[in-house]
Amino acid sequence: MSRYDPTIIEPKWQAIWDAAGTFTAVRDLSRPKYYVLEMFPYPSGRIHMGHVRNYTMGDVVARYKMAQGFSVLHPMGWDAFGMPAENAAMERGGHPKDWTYANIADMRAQMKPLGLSIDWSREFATCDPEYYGQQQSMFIDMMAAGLVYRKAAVVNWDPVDMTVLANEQVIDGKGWRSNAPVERRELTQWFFKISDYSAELLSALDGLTNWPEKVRLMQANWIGKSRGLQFAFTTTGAPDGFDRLDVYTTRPDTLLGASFAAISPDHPLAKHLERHDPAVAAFLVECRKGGTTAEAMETAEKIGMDTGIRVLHPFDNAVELPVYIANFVLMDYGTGAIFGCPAHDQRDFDFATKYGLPIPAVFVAEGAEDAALTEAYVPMKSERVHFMRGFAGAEFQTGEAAITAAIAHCESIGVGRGVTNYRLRDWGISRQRYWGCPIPVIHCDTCGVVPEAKENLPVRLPDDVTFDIPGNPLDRHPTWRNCTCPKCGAGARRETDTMDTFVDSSWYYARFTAPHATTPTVAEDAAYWMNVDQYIGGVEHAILHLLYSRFFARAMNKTGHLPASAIEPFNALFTQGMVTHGIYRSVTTKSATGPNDEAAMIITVKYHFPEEVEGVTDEGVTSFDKKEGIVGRAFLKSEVDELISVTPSLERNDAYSALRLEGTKVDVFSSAKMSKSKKNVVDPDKIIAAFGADTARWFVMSDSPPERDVEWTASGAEATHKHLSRVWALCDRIGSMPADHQGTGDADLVRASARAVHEVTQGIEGFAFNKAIAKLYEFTNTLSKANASSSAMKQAIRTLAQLMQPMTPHIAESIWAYQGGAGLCATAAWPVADPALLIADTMTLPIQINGKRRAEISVPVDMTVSEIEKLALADQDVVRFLAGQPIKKIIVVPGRIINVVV
RNA sequence: GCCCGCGUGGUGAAAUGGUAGACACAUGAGACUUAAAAUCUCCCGAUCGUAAGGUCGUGCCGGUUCAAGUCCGGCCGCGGGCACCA
Repeated sequence: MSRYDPTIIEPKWQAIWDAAGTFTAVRDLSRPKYYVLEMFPYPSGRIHMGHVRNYTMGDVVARYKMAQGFSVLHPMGWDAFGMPAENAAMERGGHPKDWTYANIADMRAQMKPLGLSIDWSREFATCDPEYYGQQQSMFIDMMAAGLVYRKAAVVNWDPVDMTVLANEQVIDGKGWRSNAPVERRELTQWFFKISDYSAELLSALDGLTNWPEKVRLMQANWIGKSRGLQFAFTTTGAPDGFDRLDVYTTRPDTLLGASFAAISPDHPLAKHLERHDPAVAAFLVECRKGGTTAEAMETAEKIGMDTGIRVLHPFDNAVELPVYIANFVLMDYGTGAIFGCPAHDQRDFDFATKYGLPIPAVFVAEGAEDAALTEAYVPMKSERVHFMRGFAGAEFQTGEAAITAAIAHCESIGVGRGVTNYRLRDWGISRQRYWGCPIPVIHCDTCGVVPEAKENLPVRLPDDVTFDIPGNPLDRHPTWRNCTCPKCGAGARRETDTMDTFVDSSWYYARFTAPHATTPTVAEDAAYWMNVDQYIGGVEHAILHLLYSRFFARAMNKTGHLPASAIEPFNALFTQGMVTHGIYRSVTTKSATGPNDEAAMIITVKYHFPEEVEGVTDEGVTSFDKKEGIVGRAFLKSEVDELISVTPSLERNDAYSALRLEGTKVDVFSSAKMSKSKKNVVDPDKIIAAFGADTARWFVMSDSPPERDVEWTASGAEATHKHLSRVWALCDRIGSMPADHQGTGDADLVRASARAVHEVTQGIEGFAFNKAIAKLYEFTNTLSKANASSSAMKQAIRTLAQLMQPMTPHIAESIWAYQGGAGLCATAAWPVADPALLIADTMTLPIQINGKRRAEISVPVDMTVSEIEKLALADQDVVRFLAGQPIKKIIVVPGRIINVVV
């Protein structure tokens, strides 16, 4: 064997796997299947360390399962629609399609050197017409199943770019590109009826026991189940048809504290009044100002307007409450109308204070009940007041019992009924953009909205579009919109909205089971491969993508595209942490008016590339060598007095004082997610070129638990590479041993191997890759110090190669082949530890006296408790510490510890 | 405001209630070398002690237990998610 050179062995083994079709997934009914999936990437053009970590994790699982005899599906694809492609087209010309496919080619070329066990024959991009055509077909099926509808919805509208903006694209109430104030506009949009599944999506979370608790909780909160009372107020002075006003409340126990009612500006009653009352119309204009973003809502002032309409308190018709239109009442939650109880709700309190409304208290301190009620509350018939009295005090504070009783009471006197509401709203999927899946419907003057005929699918995006003017190119395309109505054959217009890209990613996992089929899925393939056994990705998708996918799987089941067993598509979910890296940051302050004018001080924060940073010591200035520049590390603070930024052109031998004048002081400022703006990105390409894929893979899996962030450090990467070189050298040494070499440590080595097999297996099974790697270090150290026969050493290092294979497949194959392993290491059966070898003959037991460790004894594993006790009490150190004190108690935990209590 | 998670050496971290700090990084000392790099060896929580060994130590305060990083209660700090949701 020569020197460890990943640039030679890595391409070699990748070519061999490729040629052998090692990772091609086959539907093999004689074997159990295992489907590993990592969240597919957006083709931005470059892979980053986060991708490396994500795909390596999946690869470890896939390779491990393959060695265990499973028929493994481990595919890769591209989440390829979306705005960045259109933005690129707008900024530098060109076509989104060309940009996207070029990026895919670049990223695939970057991913292949990682040696992932991916079945590339199943690769697809969501922008392939073969993919989005199937999506359109399912959309039509979903329309037929009543899961799709159109309605008017309020959106962020950018009047300059003439497009709808996502909330994230609205910054300080302005469009992120145009900088124009965003308007709230009501547009007719397409929706998926995800709310039909609110109850089921919530209750089924309980069954997802292999999902992180955190993700299940986040989804549960997002779905937002609440139990309350819905009832109708009787109105007075309201227009015809509005003699009742439905409200929903989760606090029926505070109903006695009602002080006003309020309706949403979008409530039918408000809209009715708007048409007849100019004052109301003016007020509604006021309400509609500002965006729909969270920030805009939070900062918006709570405003209301008295409509003059009154409602009667359901417990006492003598009490009249004013009806306000209030901008904080949402039309799409509950009934779009509320009652306000200022005494027990902060927002209602603020509102009541602002508009001078009474603040009657329902609950008062023990003993002060009568006084408080008569003083603060609008007069009410006493027997009705009485029903809540029983809940005053501690029992009441818990809420649950009081709410249940209040609902029961209200139902018994005919005031409304108990109702369950969900926060989850229907999924608006319309996007006024080009680079997305066209919504396959046609607008016909006679037939209305008609789905496109399936034989005309896919509805392809036209290629001849330009992005030189704002707006949706589909909308202004000269011919694309024109079509014939599939129903009556008359001239008609195509829908120009495209689907939210989250739709594309809501079913790709199912498509991987039959990626080239002419139907969305194929029953036998879906039945065999679904569900995804292990899904791996970032926690940032905890809600939207994972919730949409759960909905979509149900919709696909309803429309016959997935079996009922696949309505929860991901059996197990793992959310991995980010790869972070140190940041070099400088902070300068200067004042425009004078050095001491703090008010006018301007603070400038700048980030620096590692290669722009120099270390200053007494000796002068030190710099990176080339390798350090590549791997992204500069200096530890301890090595130098301070760090300064310099222009790269500055000579490194320049005088210390000169540099000091020109450079800005830089701090190594913690560690953050790699990003261009923080100038702390480490490029996987360069790491692979410098150290090899195995080093990159091993490093991102070691040290930190996979669910936590891991900091990329050059020293860590170098150390990993050194370790792999040591393993290589060890292999070389063992390989060159004489065949008849003998040693005394064979039995110990066999035990150590068994223990390594057991512990590494446990580590991988439990997603504790950092621990598995720690055990591999231990085993390597044991092996390199072992004094054993040549055959035992060879056997042990083959085992080491197998255990390393999921993490570092290339070096593992080389070792395996060199040491006479049969076939490929990747497909060799995973080693099994003989349980008998995991138990040692003797063990060391610590002895505690009153809980403090004072001695230890070595005993045979099968020694009885009474014998151990005797031995322990006879121990010299124990005798010394006891100093003749009487023993109160002695506790022997077999195999663990002895504790003597005096 | 509501919900959740996490606090262990200089650093990343281990530890079914049972020897706290496995494994690794960094630092330090040494070997080899004319020298450097590479490689190898040793030390590496704090403190007292020449040593043997002692004492303290898992954010803080208390509790349960023969035994607490781990379980319970209360604080403090950090991080994440949701938020006009009636």
